[in-house]
Amino acid sequence: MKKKLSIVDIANSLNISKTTVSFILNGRAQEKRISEELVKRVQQYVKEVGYKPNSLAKSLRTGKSHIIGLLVQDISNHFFATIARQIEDLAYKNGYKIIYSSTDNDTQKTQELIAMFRDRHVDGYIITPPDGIEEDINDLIKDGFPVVLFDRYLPNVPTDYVVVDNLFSTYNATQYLIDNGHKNIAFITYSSIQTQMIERLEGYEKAMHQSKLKTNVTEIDFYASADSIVSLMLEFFEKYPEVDAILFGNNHLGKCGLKATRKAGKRVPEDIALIAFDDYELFELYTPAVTAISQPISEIADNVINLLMERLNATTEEQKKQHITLATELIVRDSSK
Amino acid sequence: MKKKLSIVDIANSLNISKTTVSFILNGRAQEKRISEELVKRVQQYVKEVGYKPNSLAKSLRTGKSHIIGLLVQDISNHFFATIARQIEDLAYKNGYKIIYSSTDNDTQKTQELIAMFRDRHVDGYIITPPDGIEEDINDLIKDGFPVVLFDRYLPNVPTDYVVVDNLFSTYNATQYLIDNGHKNIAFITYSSIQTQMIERLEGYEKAMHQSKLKTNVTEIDFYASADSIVSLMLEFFEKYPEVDAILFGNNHLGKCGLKATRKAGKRVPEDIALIAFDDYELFELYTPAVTAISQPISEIADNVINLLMERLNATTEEQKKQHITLATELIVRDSSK
DNA sequence: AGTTATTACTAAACCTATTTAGCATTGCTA
DNA sequence: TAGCAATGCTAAATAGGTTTAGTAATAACT
Repeated sequence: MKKKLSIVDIANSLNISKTTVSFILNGRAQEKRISEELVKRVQQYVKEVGYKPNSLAKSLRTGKSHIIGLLVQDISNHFFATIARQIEDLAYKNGYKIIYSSTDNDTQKTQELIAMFRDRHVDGYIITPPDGIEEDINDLIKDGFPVVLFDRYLPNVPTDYVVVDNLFSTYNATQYLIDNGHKNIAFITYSSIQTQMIERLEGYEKAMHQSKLKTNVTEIDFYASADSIVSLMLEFFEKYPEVDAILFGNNHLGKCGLKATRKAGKRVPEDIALIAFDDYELFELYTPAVTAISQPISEIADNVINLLMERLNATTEEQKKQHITLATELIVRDSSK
Repeated sequence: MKKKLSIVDIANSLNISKTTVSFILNGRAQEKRISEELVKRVQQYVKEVGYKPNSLAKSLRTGKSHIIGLLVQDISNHFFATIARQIEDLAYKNGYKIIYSSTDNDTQKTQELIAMFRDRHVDGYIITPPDGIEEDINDLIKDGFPVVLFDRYLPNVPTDYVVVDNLFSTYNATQYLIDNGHKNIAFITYSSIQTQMIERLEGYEKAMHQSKLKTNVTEIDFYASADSIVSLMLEFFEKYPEVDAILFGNNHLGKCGLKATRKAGKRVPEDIALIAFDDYELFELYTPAVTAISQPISEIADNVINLLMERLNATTEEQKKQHITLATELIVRDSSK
């Protein structure tokens, strides 16, 4: 293993000071009045021997790591995995690396992860915040770290965020079901105080109220296993045989809903129409295909990274936080009666 | 923003040397004959003020980062996302963090990523290697870094690796189709020189040859888009109307195969039986459900991280590399005629 | 000619830890 | 009571960069 070159080695080889090398490599040659001839000589030599500054040492001194901490709810969930993937690509294009982790919507785990990220001196944070994390995020903001939230936001914490128009999305989807003659429309969601879930519920309720229809909401514990969710849904079918359409609060519930209808031997959409929040290959390929509310994944990732880059490149710490709300698309796949 | 405490602050507050503090915090108090009384006083104070050593400075000095570099082919692919998730959890339990990235099977991108990981002083590597990366991985090994490959391996590079028994898996799946009366069984795969793809092809061929059946192999370019793969498969159906069963080389091809059969109006499994490599919720929920070769995801992640931890904790640099081959499971879902 | 400005660099401090080498003090032996 | 070991701790070097505060040499100005 050949020893790695340090800036001192470079300086010694060229018989100049390491200060000079540092200035040149950091593009401060003009400002520091280093002669063009020397600049060229150094650049040439550095390239020749393939010297790369030790980024740890650099980070230690400058306090900047060029690393972004990404905390998603669950990287094995298709929605988050795809967004993480895009964020990763875009971050790399901007010269940043990503350290990521899954929060599991677990407050304590998230607190520990934030502590670890701080410890690792990440420059900025992208987070899908779980409940109860307000204080920790507030601390980050107070300490001057750029924080961008997505998928949901924290009403009392002044951050940038990127979300979709959840309320309109479920309102629109519910309205679509109503327009197609459905009357007993249920909404199955997680019992959650997170903004996205609350807004989705409100959209459903708004549409139902407008049409003077009775709402039917089932809230499922977030930590329930897929199997127990399916069981719950089977019980639901028994309890409410009159329900002729279900709107699901997210993709995982939609998936469980499909499993349940299949187990119950119900036909989709003849016996029961289904709409899932968040599109999914499964919904497209299912027979017959399932209508879904599709989130603009690329746009979300784009906006998140752009917001963060703006903050990271900003010289002044501007106060105005940006709140971006993107539209979803209702992808109609069955004719839903 | 309250200034972060450094070890000097701790030392000054207690009127002792930072050396002593360092020894105590690193559990070397006994060895260094620090009195128990002082050890307690320091530990108490550190806890009280919540001092955490700066890990950058620590890494700079020790050369250890407690970070693992994880390079998967594509984090948005379900198989890799799930494994990444598990590896992440297990690494955290062992006190390690993960930096991950997707290679896209792109050699140059992977080279750059490895360079970046080296730069960041990661302690060990977990990689699904693309073609042509042999030399870079060899360099890592030569320089003493632990490297664990999974999903595939590099025949001429002496690393630890964790793979599944690809050859037997496709042999067994093909045999299953033959036993169910299929005669015109096609294998649709990627044109790839990677070990896992080669072995899957061999397993198929072995079974076909044993039964004296004619093979029918289609190799698709890895970088083809999903849409063009579907088109190719539709052409395939036209060209080979006699084919009554298809084995797909991986989950993505299986997915595209489903789309194609649906577009072509073929019934599964009446008109054509399908088996996919790699199970998938989609295959389970599809109507009728699709038979699949299921990989033991948890076991793969477990073995990968255990291998790496062994290497990281090893005092001597043992030469014997470990090669772990895990069994897959054929999950029969249709009766396949 | 003496002062000031400009040019082209550099020595030393700094970031925050770990690690090596060593220094007082006390106790014990010869 | 000189010599040596053991005890309990620390100063200084080190990791590899960036940044501050200069310095020496020449040029320009009065």
